Amino acid sequence: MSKADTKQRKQRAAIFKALGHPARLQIVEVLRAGERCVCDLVDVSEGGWSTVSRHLSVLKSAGILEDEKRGLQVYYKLTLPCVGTFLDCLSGDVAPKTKPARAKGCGCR
Amino acid sequence: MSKADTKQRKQRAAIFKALGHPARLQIVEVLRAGERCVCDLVDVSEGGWSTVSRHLSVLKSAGILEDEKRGLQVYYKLTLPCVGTFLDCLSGDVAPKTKPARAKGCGCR
DNA sequence: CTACTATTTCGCTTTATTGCGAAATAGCAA
DNA sequence: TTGCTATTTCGCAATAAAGCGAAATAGTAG
Repeated sequence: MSKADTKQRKQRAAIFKALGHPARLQIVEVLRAGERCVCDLVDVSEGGWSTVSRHLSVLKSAGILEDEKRGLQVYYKLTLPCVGTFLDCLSGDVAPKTKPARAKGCGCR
Repeated sequence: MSKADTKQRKQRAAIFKALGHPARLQIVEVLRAGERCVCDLVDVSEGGWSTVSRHLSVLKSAGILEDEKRGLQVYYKLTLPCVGTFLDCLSGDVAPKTKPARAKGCGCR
């Protein structure tokens, strides 16, 4: 296991860690539909401005989001298409509430 | 946003959180090749037995791994195929060190 | 039963993460 | 300039996660 592997693993772990919080996951879900300004995300989320802003910076520094300032507002958007795919994949992998799940398959193997 | 959504999001966040640690990510990478007993994983990992065991229990309770006892040993294996797919997908999405990455595409959109 | 091996659980200290309000910053308008 | 809006940063208290050794548990062998 080279040092490069270790570094890459750390970088990837940061991606997962960033997604490992319900509020941030929700933000990502919203952004799948397209970019949003921070104000929109604050409306959707539970916490206040400072909290949402911090979540966004975590997601951004993990490389999951990108921001762009336009006038007074800052817009965020997803940069890792894989994330959306993975979420869809989980919907097939993780049981739909009561059934054995594996039944439908997620087409992602 | 229903309460069910919130619950599902929390569950998924737990999956991400579990993967959000280099040692656990490494364990998952090893298990992609097939099941392994704890002793093998301890060899591969940095920490001691108790640390590895705790990591395994985190991954298991997130639903990422499954364990099975055989004789004196406990074997763990991956239960979420999506995870492997996602890791491959990231290899395409996240820059191969110096290039703009998006160039090759990961075929996972 | 006793001894031994593989693994987990417990208790603890150290180190992150979270969420919040207050203050700082940046762009726009008057 | 002054003031207003959108957003980020700071400092702090509360909570959670990490790593470790010691003790507990479970299965096997003798």
